[in-house]
Amino acid sequence: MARTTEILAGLNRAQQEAVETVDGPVLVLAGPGSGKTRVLTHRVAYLVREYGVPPWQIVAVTFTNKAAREMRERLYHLMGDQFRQLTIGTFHAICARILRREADAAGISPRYVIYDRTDQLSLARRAVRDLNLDDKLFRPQAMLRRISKAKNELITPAEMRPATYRDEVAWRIYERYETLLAENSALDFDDLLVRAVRLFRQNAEVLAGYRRRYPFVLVDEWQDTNMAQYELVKLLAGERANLFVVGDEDQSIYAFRGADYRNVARFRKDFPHACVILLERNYRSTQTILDVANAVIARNIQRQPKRLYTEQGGGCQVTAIEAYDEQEEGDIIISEIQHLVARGQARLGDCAVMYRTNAQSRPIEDAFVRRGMPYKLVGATRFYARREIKDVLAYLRLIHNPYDGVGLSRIINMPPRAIGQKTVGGLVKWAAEMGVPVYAALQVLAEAEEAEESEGKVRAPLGTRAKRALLAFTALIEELSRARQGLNLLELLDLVLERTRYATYVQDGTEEGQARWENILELRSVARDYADLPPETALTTFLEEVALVSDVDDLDEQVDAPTLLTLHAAKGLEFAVVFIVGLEEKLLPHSRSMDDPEQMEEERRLCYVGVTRAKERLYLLHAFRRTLYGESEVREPSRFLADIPLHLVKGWEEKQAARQPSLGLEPGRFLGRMRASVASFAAAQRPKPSAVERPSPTALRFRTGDQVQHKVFGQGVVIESRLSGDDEQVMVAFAGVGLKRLMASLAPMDKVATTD
DNA sequence: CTGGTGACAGTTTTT
DNA sequence: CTGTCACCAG
Repeated sequence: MARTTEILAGLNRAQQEAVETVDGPVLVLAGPGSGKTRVLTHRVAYLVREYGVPPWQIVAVTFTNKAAREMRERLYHLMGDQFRQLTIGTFHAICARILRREADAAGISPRYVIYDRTDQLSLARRAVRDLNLDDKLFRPQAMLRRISKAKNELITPAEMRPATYRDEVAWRIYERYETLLAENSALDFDDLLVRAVRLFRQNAEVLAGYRRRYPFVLVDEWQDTNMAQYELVKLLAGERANLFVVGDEDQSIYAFRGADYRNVARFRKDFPHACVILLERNYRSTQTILDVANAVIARNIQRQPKRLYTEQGGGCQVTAIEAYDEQEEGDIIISEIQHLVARGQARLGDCAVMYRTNAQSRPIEDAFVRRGMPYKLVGATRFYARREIKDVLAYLRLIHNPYDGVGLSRIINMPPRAIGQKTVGGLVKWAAEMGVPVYAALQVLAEAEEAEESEGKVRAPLGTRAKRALLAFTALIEELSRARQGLNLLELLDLVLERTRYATYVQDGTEEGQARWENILELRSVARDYADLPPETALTTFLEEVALVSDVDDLDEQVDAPTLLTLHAAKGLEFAVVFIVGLEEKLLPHSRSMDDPEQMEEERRLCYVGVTRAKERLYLLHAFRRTLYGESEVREPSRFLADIPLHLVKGWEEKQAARQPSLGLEPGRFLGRMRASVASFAAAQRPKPSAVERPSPTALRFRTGDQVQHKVFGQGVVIESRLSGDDEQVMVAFAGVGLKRLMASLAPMDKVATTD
């Protein structure tokens, strides 16, 4: 636990000021790598320690679970167990909790379920169909975007002012969508924010309660807030705002999701007396890298000028390379990484490859696999989006809230139990006629059956066989619901897996089935963490947390391999060595952003975010040719490259000498040089990842770096192998497939080549 | 219920 | 060139 002096020690002047300015609103404009998390956490510790603020009066809001977790960890180090009394969480998690507690006042069911994107989509699809509209003309996806946008801006269907026919239709779909949500006792992600705002606006008493409870409000990543979030914070902070927000306009890259970097400027307007603190000193990168970043971002007009600097000196020049095509782009990266590792200048895990679009990862992955280099891919299918996980969760959701119609239709015939589309259609229609949720209709059916007077009273449009199947399903759900009381979460989950026969259904003997089963086992291990809670709260909390988390914690930190990720995913991370690929017109900046100056500024910020991830070395790559949608095309270097002063880039001085104004990097020259180095490394180096990998028992069949051939997934590289029970669990990166965890004894997989 | 087919879109996606 | 999804045949 730190003393007060320690809390301030090691902070620079600006950081100290940010920590110590306790009264009134504070806006911290924190450049990348300027220690904003540090400021945030130290301020919390300072409030408690120096100011005697009870920890439970402090709420710190983040955007991601990861950021929240990080903050908690750091605060644990600063203030010990007291950190448990702090409220730290994402906007969505905090709102979800408030809504659960204030369900009555908010006018929602305390058992509401949270719909994710997939659930939302099926609901939107239903809304479109309910209105007898063509879902080709009014694509649910597009409708959903509009709905989400409206919600982010706190516009209800009643407030929509349709200007065109399309608007009008979208508005009616929005209305229907809202009704459907209510019928399912469900809230979507946006609702969590919107409903919390509405609650605060409409219920002065509740609002006053929360203001009293949380006199100290801190918000991270302020530039990423949307209108609903801004409003929520403003309401919570109140007039005598003790509000502390940290952000950076230049790192706002989520406008497409409703984030509005203008909220930074708006804050100054809404809180004219706010203390504004600028953090420009960077603790991450070399001055050269910062100069590149400054040069790129300086061209944005809509920003407060800011200039990053470091006191740690120049560092080496950045490298700009033109590859012939995307294949060579990948090869060049690998050669360079091998080169750096061989000279001891970096470890594999220090390197990252960043791209604008996910599609770009494919050729890069291919190159990695071809060259036998392991890698980690960020952003493959998210754990909780996997089919089997969604299915199992749908059962739990249904036990929790049987009116969740999306969950119901997901699993009513999963595993197959003879309830076909026709049956479901008839059931849904019948429920609609009675004006009750689908599950309520099932219950009616069951009761009538029991009373044995079904003929006269209940006239469901269903055949006997269909009815029998539905009754069996209803009995199953009822049984599970009853069983819930006496079981802890893990036992309940196991019962679901057994009674629904989902476990046997998934384990069909195929490799894919095995993988899916392993995912379910992973879910089991998550559920185990909730096993100690009382049955009622366990399920509620579990479902809520699981709905608000996109991925389980990855242990990836431990794997020493380069990371492949989008520029968006790179935000908040740092790497010693960064490769940004595809620096080409129409890719970065993206073609879809070319005709809108606002969006162009965002592309520039995206580039800026990428550049500022690098600590020591930065490589900027583009291809002379690129194959997109099956068509090979000659490409032009990105305009962002042209903004970089020549002296910062290796080899560009010559251009300066030649007074060459344009940036057209002649392919021949750079390519030639690079090709030579590719060849020499390939020859000189039998790559030896074993030097940096962690030791593994010799009894195991696979080792990190081994190339394998899998029957289904094709070629891959072993990233990690460890003992699991008496079997060997192997993590393999497959080209175009991503990471797979396999059991050595089961997987139809052979070693093709080994590392040494 | 599975598997095949054809149409279609393909930027980013913290929750 | 892919991956996805709706739809239909067996």
